[in-house]
Amino acid sequence: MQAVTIKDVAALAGVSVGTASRVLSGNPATSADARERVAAAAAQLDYQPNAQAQALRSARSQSLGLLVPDVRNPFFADLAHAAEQAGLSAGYVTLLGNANESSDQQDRYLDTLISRRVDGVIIAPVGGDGGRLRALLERKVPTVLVDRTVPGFRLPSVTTDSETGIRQAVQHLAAQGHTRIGYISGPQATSTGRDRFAAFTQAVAEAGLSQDPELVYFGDYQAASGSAGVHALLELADPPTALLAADSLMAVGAISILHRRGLRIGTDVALVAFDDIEWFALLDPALSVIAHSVEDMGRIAVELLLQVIAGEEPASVVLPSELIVRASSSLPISLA
Amino acid sequence: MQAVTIKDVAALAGVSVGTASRVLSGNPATSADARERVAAAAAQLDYQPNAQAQALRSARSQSLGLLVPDVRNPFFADLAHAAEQAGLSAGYVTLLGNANESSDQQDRYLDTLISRRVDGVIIAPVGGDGGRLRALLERKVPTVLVDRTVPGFRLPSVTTDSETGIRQAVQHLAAQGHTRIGYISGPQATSTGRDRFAAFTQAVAEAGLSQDPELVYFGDYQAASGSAGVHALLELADPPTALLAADSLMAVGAISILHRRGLRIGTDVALVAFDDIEWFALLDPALSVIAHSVEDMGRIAVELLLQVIAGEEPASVVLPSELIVRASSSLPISLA
DNA sequence: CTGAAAGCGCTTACAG
DNA sequence: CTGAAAGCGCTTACAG
Repeated sequence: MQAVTIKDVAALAGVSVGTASRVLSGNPATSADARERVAAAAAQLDYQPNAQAQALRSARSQSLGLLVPDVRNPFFADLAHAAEQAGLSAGYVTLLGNANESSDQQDRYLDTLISRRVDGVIIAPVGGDGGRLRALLERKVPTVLVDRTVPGFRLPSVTTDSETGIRQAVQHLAAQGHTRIGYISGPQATSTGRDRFAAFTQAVAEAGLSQDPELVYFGDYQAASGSAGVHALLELADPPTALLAADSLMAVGAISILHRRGLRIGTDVALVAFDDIEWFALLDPALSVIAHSVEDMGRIAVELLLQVIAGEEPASVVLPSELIVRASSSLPISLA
Repeated sequence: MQAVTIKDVAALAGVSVGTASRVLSGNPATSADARERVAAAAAQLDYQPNAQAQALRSARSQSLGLLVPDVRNPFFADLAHAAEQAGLSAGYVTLLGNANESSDQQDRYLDTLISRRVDGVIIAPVGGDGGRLRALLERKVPTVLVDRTVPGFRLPSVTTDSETGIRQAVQHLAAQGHTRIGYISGPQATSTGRDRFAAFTQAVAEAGLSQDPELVYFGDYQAASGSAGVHALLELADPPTALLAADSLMAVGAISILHRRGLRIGTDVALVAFDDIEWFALLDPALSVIAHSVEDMGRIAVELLLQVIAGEEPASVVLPSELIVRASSSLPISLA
């Protein structure tokens, strides 16, 4: 409407629209004179190109979609931050979508991203089947999975090798004398839920600890399920002396209920959480964690996506995880 | 290119592109027969309209821009979540921009939002002058300020009445016997930094407590400055016995350094933080906070923005704040 | 109720 | 190096 268009810039500079476009896009086939006058006109009018028109014409939107299960989860907030910064420095704007832990909302966002014609999508998928993920692939939209994978979708991914950290945690707890470790698992509909559960099962077996299936509670990566898990595990006839929570939100729920029950973490019960959140080090006692680098994950996901956009077929990346021992798990059980 | 367009849908349905468009947009001037055939064709082809073409033609992008200082700050992550959900239910997609506490990056994002022709912008501004905010207004882009205002910009806003909560906190601390309260302030370049500082100054005077200017440390709302603030305040010849931090991240920095110095929060020194973060209740001792509703803030900001988009001139909204006393500040100083 | 046509703001071969 | 023109995928008066 009253917005400044390239036509206004061209008119003020006294050149054709085509020439104005060439100057503005840095096309070398321009004269010094044209460059100067167009630049001056654009500056004078404070011209901002219509990104929609550019995208429609050039079939490139210079935007990426990032779909996370929950932005309020600090892990995904950090992931969003890392990916957004990496995208920005490559000239891409990031459209952040929040599935809000709902497959339906994820599917709606996927359709939105298709409609917006984003140049690529990074997704930490919610739900067991891919849902509308398939529509993305049918349209050959460059896509990279992050944190989680989905069976049946052969896509580049950036994930964490949860196994190493979990084995370290189990061995560490065994060394403190714990024989019954309660495990608050992620949902088995997610790859991380399955992988971490399998790693826990195997580590417990290797360490010769109790494989009592009652020691496993299946949560949903939300705080409330961490509370419920602690509740259930402590009600067992033979309750665990140590707890391992498969993500930070469930650990938060666990801590909350342990406090309410008057149990001292690190003394009455040991606790280790997957995900290294800044705040965990501030708790009293400080929380032992299985750390993995969310900054690397976000940055590398963007790198892989840019490679896919460039027509390459990058290999998936698996990042390491590592136990960080703090006071919540460092007391031998005999002293507890 | 190989994407399905409305032309394909029209061809398959055996109608003109115009009729297909009318059916797809719910225009009542269509026959039952046309509606049926176009709907079937669209479903069969899994047609997703090109949002760029729609926006270019209709001058409405059905997208909102949300610019926050830092997504990793839980307050703004929650704000983003609330605004995004509210926008979504009104049919808008939210483009989340992260200024990363930099005016320059904020300005770049503002230009991007202009280029993308978002239908409106919600911004928690970084920096003292508006920067490119003025460009937004010159283009008459509907804009709402959230959390913070900027002098000289008459825009609808949703902010917190920090004064009530801060006065409650100061009175509460005075009632426990504290006479020297250390204040870790937000930057004076932000409206919240100024408002909260002014509220603190006044409350301290009203309560008859020490107005020693050395008791105020000016931070930048980041964790590191909270640490630095505690450090500076405790090095005073006559150090404070209670601390009030003007946001959650500075409180986190404060807690970290208090732990490192071996000081017991709530016993050796009282601590109250502005912003009610879920985690604060889990600390041991639980942290007293000045709470305000970030959900309301995000939701109302979207409501106001939709009103501005509709051509109305909504009044600004000021939300309440309130002290929540927990263990970190509940011990009388005589017992400490 | 429907089709043909113009046009949103750009970019990009095509001549010259 | 430059201009004129076509066209990206839609929507919307305009006739009929």
